[in-house]
Amino acid sequence: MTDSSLLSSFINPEISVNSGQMFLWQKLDNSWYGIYGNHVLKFSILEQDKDEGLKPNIQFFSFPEFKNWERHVFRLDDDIISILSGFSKDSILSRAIRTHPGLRVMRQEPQQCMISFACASNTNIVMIRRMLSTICRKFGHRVSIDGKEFFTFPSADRLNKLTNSELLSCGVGYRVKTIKAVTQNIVSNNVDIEHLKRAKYDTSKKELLKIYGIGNKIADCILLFSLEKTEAFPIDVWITRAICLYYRWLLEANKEQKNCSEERTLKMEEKLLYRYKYEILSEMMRKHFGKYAGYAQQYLFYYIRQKADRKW
DNA sequence: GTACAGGCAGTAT
DNA sequence: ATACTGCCTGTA
Repeated sequence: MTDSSLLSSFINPEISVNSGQMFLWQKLDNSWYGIYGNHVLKFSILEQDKDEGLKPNIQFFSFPEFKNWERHVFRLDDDIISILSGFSKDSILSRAIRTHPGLRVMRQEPQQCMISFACASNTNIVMIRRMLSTICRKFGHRVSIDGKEFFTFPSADRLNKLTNSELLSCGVGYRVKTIKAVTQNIVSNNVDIEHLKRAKYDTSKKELLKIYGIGNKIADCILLFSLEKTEAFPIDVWITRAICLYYRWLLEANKEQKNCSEERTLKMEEKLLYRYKYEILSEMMRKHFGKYAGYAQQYLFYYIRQKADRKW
């Protein structure tokens, strides 16, 4: 299969982008544009008349040139068919996959990813997008494509040199401390991205947790989206809700649970679960879903948000 | 005005 | 170990 036909069969960019994993992508005039560090990426899906009917023709573009970026960013090196069929015994997940075919985990530029999730605590997707696009507009490079204006993501070095009030003007609030901690760690080589990619999940996670403002959830997002840890399973309030609704039996099977047996309201259950140690829940889910648990997490997240009728 | 939104660190028990 | 609290900012 060619990359292009793989893409059209298995990737629905709208779902991936809307799942909140890609903050700086947008659709303009039937093309998708995204910021990957200092690159602007673009792809367009054109319906093309062929002998045997309509066959989608996908075109990719990047500036500055980033050869075969789609293979890297859409993780075409992953065998998506075998990953998804590995989940077939799980009925909830199978339903989530059936309802939202085309959701994929996408690779992000690591520095951008770390800084993006440094902005992600105690806020929502709309706000995160606003913070990040303001940071780009103020401190990134302007690129003009198709008569449209884009701004690249500033380097850690550039961000590290900004004053606190310059960062505050992007609406990041108290997260300025976390952003600075991240850029500081990157600039001083205290955090070595290539090392974090090579190292095992536990090792890399421990490294990330040393950074001020980076806790369990944010570390797992960074590991999953930019450090090649497909087993990372970030747990936020939505995933907690999903575990509570669909995977309580796992907890009971794990025998750790003594509080959840009686009748309780959903809210009370969530609070109980929330108190659960993050590591216990996360490890339980990683064991259940295996090496590609992160894919499962994305489907579950999108599924439950969709059911809750959240708009983006 | 109040509650809440994809968490985290600091402090007190 | 576990519970509680404050935090920037914007929206409903």
